[in-house]
Amino acid sequence: MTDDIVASVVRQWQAVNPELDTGPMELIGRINRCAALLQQAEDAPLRAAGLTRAEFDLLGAVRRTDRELTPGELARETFSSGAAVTKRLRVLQERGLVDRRGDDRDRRVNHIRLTEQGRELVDMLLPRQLAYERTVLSGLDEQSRTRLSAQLSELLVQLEGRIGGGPR
Amino acid sequence: MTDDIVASVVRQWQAVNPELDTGPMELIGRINRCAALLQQAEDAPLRAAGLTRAEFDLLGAVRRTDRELTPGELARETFSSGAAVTKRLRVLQERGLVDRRGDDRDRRVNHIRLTEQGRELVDMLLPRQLAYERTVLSGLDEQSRTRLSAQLSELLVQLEGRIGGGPR
DNA sequence: GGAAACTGTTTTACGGGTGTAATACCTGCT
DNA sequence: AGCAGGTATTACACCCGTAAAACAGTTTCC
Repeated sequence: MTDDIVASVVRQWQAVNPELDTGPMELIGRINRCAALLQQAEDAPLRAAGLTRAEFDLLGAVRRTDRELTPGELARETFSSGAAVTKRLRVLQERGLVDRRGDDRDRRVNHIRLTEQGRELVDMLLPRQLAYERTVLSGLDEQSRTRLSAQLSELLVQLEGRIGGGPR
Repeated sequence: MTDDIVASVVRQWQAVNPELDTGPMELIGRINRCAALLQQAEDAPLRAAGLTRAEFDLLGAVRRTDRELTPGELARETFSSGAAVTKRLRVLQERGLVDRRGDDRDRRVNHIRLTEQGRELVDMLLPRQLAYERTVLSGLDEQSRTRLSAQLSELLVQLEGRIGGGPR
C-alpha cells in the first residue's frame, strides 16, 4: 500500500503539531483531490469539442430531462447561479445548440430546448465521455467501484440533508 | 436506503437511452458532488476570517512544511499556477500574514515565511476548521469514514499515477 | 576569460468564467 | 390601482490560468 498526497500532508501536520485531530482531513482531502484530478481529466475531451464542462452539463441537463426547461430550473439542476446560466445560454444559442421559446401565460419565463444540432452533439459526446471515464477508472475493479460508489452515496445523502440540498 | 442526486440523474439518462453504460457516472458524479458540497461547507468559516480557501491552503502549506518555501514550490504544493500564487502572496503580504526574504546565492528566488501574525492565524483557524469538518462528517461513524478514506486513497494513488502526479 | 545561447524563476498582461447585487419586468392578489 | 413575490438579465468585481515578458544564472564554445 503506497502513500498518496493526502497521507504525506497529514504526516507533515502531525510532525508540526501531534495533537491535531487530522481524521476529517484524510477523508475530505482525498475526496477533493480525487475530484480535482477527475475533473481535469474529463475536461480534455470536452475542450476538443469546443465545450466547457459547465456548458456540457447544461446541455446534458436539457437532454436527460427530455423536456424544455426554464433558465431557473437549469440553474438549480446544474448547481450554478442564474447569471452564469444566462450567459451560457447566450453563447450556446449563438452556436445554434439551444433554442428558446417564450411562455404563453407568463412572459417572464423562457423554455429552453436543444436544437437538432445540440441533441446530436450531446448524443455523440456522452458515450465517448463515458468510455473515457471508464478507462480513467480502470485501475479499480468492478467490485471496488460499486462498493466505493455505494459508500459515497451514503455520505452524499447525509451531506445533502445536512448542508441543504444544494446551493440555491 | 434513500436516493441521492446522482442516482436520480442516472435514472433520467437510463430512461432516455437505456443502452448507456452509466457505471462511471455514478462514481465520478458522487465524488464531484461530495466535493462541491464539502467545499461549500468549508468555505463559510474561512470567509468569516476574511480568507479564501486558496489563501488558507497557501498559508497552511507554509505552516505545515515548517520552513521557508519559494513561490514556485508553493505553486506545486497548492496545485495552482504561478501567477495565482504571486497575486495571493501580494495580498497576504499586504495584510501582514507572510513575509519574503531574497535568496543570497540566486537572486531570482524568494523565500516565503509566515509572520508571527500569520502563524497565529493558521494555528487558531485550523483546529476550528477541523472541528467543523468533524461535525459535517458526523453522519458517518468512525468505521465508515476510515473505510471510505482507505478506498479513496487506493483510487487516488491510481489517478495520480495515471493522470500525472498533479498539474505541472 | 567572455560573449552567446540556454535554462529557470517570478512577475505582468490579458481574456474568460463566475457569483453577488442591482435592475427590469411580469404575475397574481388585495 | 398598487403591492408582494418571483423570474430573467445586466453590471460589477473577483479570481484564475495561459502566455509573454523581465530578470538572473549556467553552460558552451571560441
